[in-house]
Amino acid sequence: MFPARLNNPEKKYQDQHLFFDFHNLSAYVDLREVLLTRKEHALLGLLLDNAGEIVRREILLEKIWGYGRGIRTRTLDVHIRRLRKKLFPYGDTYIETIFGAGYRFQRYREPRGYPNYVPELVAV
Amino acid sequence: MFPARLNNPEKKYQDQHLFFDFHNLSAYVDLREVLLTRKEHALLGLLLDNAGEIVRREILLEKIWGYGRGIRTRTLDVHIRRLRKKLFPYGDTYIETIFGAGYRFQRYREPRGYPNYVPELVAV
DNA sequence: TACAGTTTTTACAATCTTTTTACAAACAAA
DNA sequence: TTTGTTTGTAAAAAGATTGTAAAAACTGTA
Repeated sequence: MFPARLNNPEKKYQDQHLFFDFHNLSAYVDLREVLLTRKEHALLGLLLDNAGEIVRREILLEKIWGYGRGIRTRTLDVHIRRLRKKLFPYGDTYIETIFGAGYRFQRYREPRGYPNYVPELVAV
Repeated sequence: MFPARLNNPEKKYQDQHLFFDFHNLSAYVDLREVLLTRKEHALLGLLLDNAGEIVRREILLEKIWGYGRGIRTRTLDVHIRRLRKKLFPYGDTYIETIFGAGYRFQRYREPRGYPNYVPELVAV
């Protein structure tokens, strides 16, 4: 009836290690809170909206920065780098580089040999 | 039956160091009484109503000042500053700045290693 | 009006975010 | 392996937002 984006203040992404709120700058990696800047939040949000799919550089630059083709900048790469850092230690597995195309967010997939691993809750 | 706010003259906030009465301009920080002005009281009350959550600047400016978007003012910042002062020495830990978004009130949490310590649950 | 307290504005400092720069590293094609 | 292209990275520069002191404007009351 409405596009989910416009009518869903509860929109969230969640998997094994990451929690992302599309309407708040705060996210969680495991149980650690991570505050994102606005650009970081927009970028991760767009990748998450297309989780599993390649999002081309041009698309990212256009939708988040309003840049048209032919603009030469490294700002996207720098933001990707900061995001990966904040998603430590999962940054590189979550955000894949597709050389010559763009980036792709991949939902967390359990490494082999650790089937069904779930973090234990332990007092510290 | 009624929204709590409208039918609850007893509504209060309390934690380790702060006592706040939603219907009275006087509050307590530890054993010291603190008199709040009406704007200060409204501002702290709104933050407390959303304790733990980010409240955006626009929301604060709209609900307390009736300002719409695009109004350029520093009055919110000045009020935050006075509140933090009155909440000394907890002002900065209670009232967090979320850069680019707004403010967030955080309930007091006992530092680790102190008496009265209650185990936190942490993933391992 | 004068006063005392409250609130807003002003002007600038401090801090945080974003973009650019300059170069290194990784990749693809031949 | 060489060459040209793309992406990664640290650091600096530029831009935007928030913090702050002080002054001005406002509010209610006597």
